[in-house]
Amino acid sequence: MVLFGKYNVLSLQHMKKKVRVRFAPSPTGGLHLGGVRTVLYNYLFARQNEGDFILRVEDTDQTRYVEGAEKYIQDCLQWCGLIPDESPLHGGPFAPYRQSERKQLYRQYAELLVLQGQAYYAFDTPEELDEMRSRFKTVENPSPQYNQVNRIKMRNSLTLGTQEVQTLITEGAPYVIRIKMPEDETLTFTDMIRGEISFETNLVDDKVLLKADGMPTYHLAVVVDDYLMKITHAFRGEEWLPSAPVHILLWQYLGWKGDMPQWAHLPLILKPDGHGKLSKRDGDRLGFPVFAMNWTDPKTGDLIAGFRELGFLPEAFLNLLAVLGWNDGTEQELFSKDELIEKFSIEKVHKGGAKFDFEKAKWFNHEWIKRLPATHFAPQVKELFSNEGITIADDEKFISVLELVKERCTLLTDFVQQAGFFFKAPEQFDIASVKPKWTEDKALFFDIVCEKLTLLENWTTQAIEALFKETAAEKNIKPGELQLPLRIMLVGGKFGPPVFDIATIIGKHDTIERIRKAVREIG
RNA sequence: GGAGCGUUGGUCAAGGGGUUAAGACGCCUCCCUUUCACGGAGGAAUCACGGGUUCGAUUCCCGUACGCUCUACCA
Repeated sequence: MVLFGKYNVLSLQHMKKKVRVRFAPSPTGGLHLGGVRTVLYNYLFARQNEGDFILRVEDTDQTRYVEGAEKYIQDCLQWCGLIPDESPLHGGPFAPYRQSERKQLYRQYAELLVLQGQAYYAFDTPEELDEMRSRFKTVENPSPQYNQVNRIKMRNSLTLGTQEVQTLITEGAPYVIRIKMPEDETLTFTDMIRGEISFETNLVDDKVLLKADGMPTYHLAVVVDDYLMKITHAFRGEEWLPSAPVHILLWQYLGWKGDMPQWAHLPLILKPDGHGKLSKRDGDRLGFPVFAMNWTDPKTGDLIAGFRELGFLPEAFLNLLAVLGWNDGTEQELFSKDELIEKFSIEKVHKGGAKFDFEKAKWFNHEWIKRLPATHFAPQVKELFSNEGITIADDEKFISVLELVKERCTLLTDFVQQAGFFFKAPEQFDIASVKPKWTEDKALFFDIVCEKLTLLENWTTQAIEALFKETAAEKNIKPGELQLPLRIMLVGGKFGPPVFDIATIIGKHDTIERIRKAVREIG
């Protein structure tokens, strides 16, 4: 099995390395909204401070390693524009980044802590731990911890004789190294968002630092790596707050207190219905994506939808994420990446979690489609078109059509319906909307219109409209009753820009052909 | 159960001892438009509860309730 390592993904050229932040997405597959937002806030902070930005993908749990997750995360962040395309994946000043290659490093520090009496060996098997938990379990205390009270009842280097410990180790008995939480101390630290936070050490348990397989837990790895990689700021999700005292203590024990990064614990993104952290399952259940890009779980084959494939613009995606839990104090809601770099401040990030609202997310996308020039997203729309079997021969026409219809498109995928008929005649007509009011007179009207159009030399919106209305007057039919049928003949349904504009763009030949075909079908 | 963190309309939120408590999404009505949108005008809807401090509390303090996270040899 390949170990999923840590990577120094980017070093921006302009950076002066005053500040170094790091982000560690979970490698268990996918990259959810909260993850991207954490990277975004890290990124903005780093850019503001001309700092370095280390992206580390961690996995200390080999059983959860997912093939392809590394590449996927890189792709997502590239799509979002948070890492440059040419960013090096390996190398950098803090190599090695692969966890397996750093294995001895972590052990060395764990052993040091044991030597200093701040950690200890524990030989308890998983079964013994289970047994302890069920033995001490009461109604008041449903989850007994391996802590100051219970550790004296367990098999560890605190309760066993030195000789016995030595024997067990030389015999190869599996063991872990646990931190020894001190008694009656108050651990305090300052969070950039929440201010001062404190914990009583008596209430924190003796977390495992080094696992029986020799790999570190997150607690050890994050402290050792942040120190060695000279991280100055660490932003992570609020779910890490309860384990912060362990990390603070480790920084102290290892003698690195002065180099400890500044912390910011970000609020969680919550489910729109009910409560709780937004999870990947919620996407399916509620009908919206929770990942940046499509993710196929290689183990189960399940596809989890992404914002990109659904038709979101990276600009909109970043924007909506940025303001979900942050606001600059003004009424502004639309921010470009550059504006965010200018205006973002970690202190103004909210303390409380925010429920995700997909309707608002779509609104952001709509706004970005409207404000960006069509050239910006034309390539992706073109791809969408070719998937639908529509090929674009004339790029200039394509761009102007996209420009014409973009205000009607909330998602990039909407362009297929809103603009497809400019390039390909509709295969089906919404006949039901025409038929009830269809008459012989109307059929005749369209025949005459076609004949007149054939002779029309000046193919402009005004000329077509004038011809259409004159003919209607001659036949004594209200133009209003004819416009909807004409629209349906040309586009297939009740949508699209003004109908005479459409006729102008699709041209004389196609206009006449579509009308004739539709008249035949209706009649 | 314990610990930590949180709580302004349905949602995102501004504000912060005296305000008609911004704005946005969504919803509703109207205008524009003989399609759908865009745009414009308007509407309904909010400071979790109880105490204190204060002339005055949505704002400060304390409780309570509720919610969330953690409580793994996962991160």
